Amino acid sequence: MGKRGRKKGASGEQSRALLLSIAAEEFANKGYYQTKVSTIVQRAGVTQPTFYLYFKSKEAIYQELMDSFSKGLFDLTSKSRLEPGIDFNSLPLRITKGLTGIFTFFSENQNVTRIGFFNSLEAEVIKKQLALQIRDNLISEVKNGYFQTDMDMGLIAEILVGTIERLTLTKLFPGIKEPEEIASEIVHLFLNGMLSKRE
Amino acid sequence: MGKRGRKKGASGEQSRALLLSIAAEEFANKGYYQTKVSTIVQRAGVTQPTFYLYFKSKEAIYQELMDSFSKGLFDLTSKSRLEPGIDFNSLPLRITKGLTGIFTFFSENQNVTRIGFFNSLEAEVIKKQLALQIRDNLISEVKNGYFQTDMDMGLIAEILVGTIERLTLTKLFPGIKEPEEIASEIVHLFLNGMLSKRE
Amino acid sequence: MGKRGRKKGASGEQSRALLLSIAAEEFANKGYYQTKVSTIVQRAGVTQPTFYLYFKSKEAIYQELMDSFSKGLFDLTSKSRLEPGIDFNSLPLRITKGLTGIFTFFSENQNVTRIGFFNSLEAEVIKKQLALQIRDNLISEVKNGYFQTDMDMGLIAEILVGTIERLTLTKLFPGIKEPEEIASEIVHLFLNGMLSKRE
Amino acid sequence: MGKRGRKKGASGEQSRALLLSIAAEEFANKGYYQTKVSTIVQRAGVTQPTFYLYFKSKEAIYQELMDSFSKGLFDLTSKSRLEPGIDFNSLPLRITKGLTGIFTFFSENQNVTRIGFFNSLEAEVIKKQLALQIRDNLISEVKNGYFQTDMDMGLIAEILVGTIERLTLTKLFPGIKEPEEIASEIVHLFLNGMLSKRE
DNA sequence: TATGAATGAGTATTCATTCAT
DNA sequence: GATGAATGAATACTCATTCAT
Repeated sequence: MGKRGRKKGASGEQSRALLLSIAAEEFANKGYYQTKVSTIVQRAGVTQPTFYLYFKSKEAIYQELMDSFSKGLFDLTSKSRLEPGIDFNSLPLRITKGLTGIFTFFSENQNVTRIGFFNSLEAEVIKKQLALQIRDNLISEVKNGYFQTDMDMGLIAEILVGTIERLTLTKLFPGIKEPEEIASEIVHLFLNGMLSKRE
Repeated sequence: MGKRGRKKGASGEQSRALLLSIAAEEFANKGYYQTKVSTIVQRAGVTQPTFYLYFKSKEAIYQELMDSFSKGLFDLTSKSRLEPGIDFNSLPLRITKGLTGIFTFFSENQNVTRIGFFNSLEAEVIKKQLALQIRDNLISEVKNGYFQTDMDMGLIAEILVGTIERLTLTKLFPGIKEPEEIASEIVHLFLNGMLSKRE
Repeated sequence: MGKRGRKKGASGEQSRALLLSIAAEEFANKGYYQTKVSTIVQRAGVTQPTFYLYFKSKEAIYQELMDSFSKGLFDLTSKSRLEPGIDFNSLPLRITKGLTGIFTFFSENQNVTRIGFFNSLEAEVIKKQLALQIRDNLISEVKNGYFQTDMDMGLIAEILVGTIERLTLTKLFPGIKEPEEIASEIVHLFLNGMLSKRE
Repeated sequence: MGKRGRKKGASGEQSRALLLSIAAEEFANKGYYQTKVSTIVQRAGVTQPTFYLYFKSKEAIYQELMDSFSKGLFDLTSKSRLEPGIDFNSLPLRITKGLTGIFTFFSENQNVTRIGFFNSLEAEVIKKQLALQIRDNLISEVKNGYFQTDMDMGLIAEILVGTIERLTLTKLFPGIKEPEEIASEIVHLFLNGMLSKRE
């Protein structure tokens, strides 16, 4: 399948993918400015010009990783919209599933999530979008009468984003809790609140 | 003969404070690596050696800003510990006050908060500390019977930190909401949950 | 297509060697602190980054030159140890040869000798080593009965080092005397002394 | 005697002398380029402008120290010229005394000797002068018939300078030998040579 | 597809020196 | 006689990027 005599048997695509994956790791661990092209190529076993064969610049490869995260997240949230007219009791489960999807995606794409959701300046934009999407979902639930009507759904959406952000970093990435676990605890808290129920 | 308007002979403390404040702004807006010593001194109207007269290095001035934030936050949270034995109905108010304190501090120290709570690597450490302190508070409330006992207070503490983080950035800093407002909405949500009350 | 005259793509080894040789000259003439990397690269017709392509730092290239001198001198003195059991009359000639070797080496490596034997702090260490080696040689001659036994051979070794040092600088480097000449005059003086022989 | 209210009771001359002495120490230990004006004044307990009150520049204070050494050595060697017509047997003693004078001077002025005889570029000039003076002495001895006539007295003078240099550094300064001791060993060696006397 | 060799442009830091008081 | 405050001028070193092959 491959051609004879290629160094390390790498097809172009392979080199490209390798660089991309190493870059993701570096960017995720060290951030944009601390990541050096020289380190990436060294780890990939190629030379600097090779890097520029596949990527226009350091910024370009960073963008590519960002976009990949951004697109993945968008695809995910697009299809997780709560469908109306479903009965009240299944609501928690449906929300839990949506959140679980997000956490699973983050968990399976740690490096790229670190870059796109935590380290980059553009992370702000992405979080903003996510918050908007969540807010829209919430509002439609309100219309269906699930939630209290006197709450600022934009605010709650932001709170959810902050929640996702923080728990991803402190519980999910370190492997302390599983996606489903985190999701259901969030849902429980947000739906019922913390107060002990008294007669 | 007065103290005003001198260039030469300006009180050293003044120059130092000026540099510190400009640096805070630069670091807050551009992050550590994009902030240039040359820019700071230019904006302060002094030369580079003057910078090194007051700060050992770029990193040192950054640390000083970080420490100032860190100390401010610590002082604040130290004294806001909920006191036991207070009646149930005042609980929301007391929590609200604690949160308001934090948001007010953040609001009055935007630049330094951006640095110490959002941009720096050490931000993680600070958030971790904050989460711990919140968790301790929550646990003592649990003992007093205020809250449900089946919840993971470490997790809720992290959620609160994420909440604070996110709302600071999206509601407080842009001036969309006031500290008290944000605090009370958070408390309302976390205590009661979102579900519409049905008999 | 040949190797000559290329600017771009010149063999890296060539660039490296050129920098090394120019650096030797600069260090020898101006000392460590007065030697500027910028001057070295300028004279070599390359840019500063090229310098750092081949040498880790200014200090590193200096060390390399030092080591090269140090090693050369060590190799030389290692094999010039006087062999025992040779007859008395050939002693002067053998010593002369040893000294001639040193002077020849110094003469053929002026710059690097200036650095390693005269200008650097490490020069002291190297001279110390040389003195020790000379002392050992002298002591074995004493055992063979060649020399007077009431002399402090450590002291004489140091005197010889001082002698070598001074004559290298004042007679050898300026081209006033040849290695052999200097060596034999030293031997004559040290063996016989200055007093006119009187019956 | 002094005026009231002077800081640390230092008269100008005292400050000057203090700076001079500390500078001597610094220059002697670290060399010209590694010695910082800021360190000197710090150790002297004064500010940088004070330094410039007494010395035109860093180079000027260095020169002053050099000159002091230079003059001291010159005064010494001026009067130590061997007088003619003295009997043959006292020659060794007279030479020994001359050398002892030099070593004593060096020993009593270590810092300034390090500067003027070892570290500075001008050291070469001074050594050259010393060698000339020694050569003149030797030549007049030759005329008196003390020494062998077939020797290059310029060369021997340089050898003596090298000897003085080396023994000062390795035996005198570390306190291993006393001035007289060193001097007499030198004289013994140079007058009689090393060969064991055989019938 | 890949590389050996080189560079443009920047960037923190240092140090001797000097006003104005 | 002395200082608080400031600076002009350098200098080593780094990094993304690009030819020519």
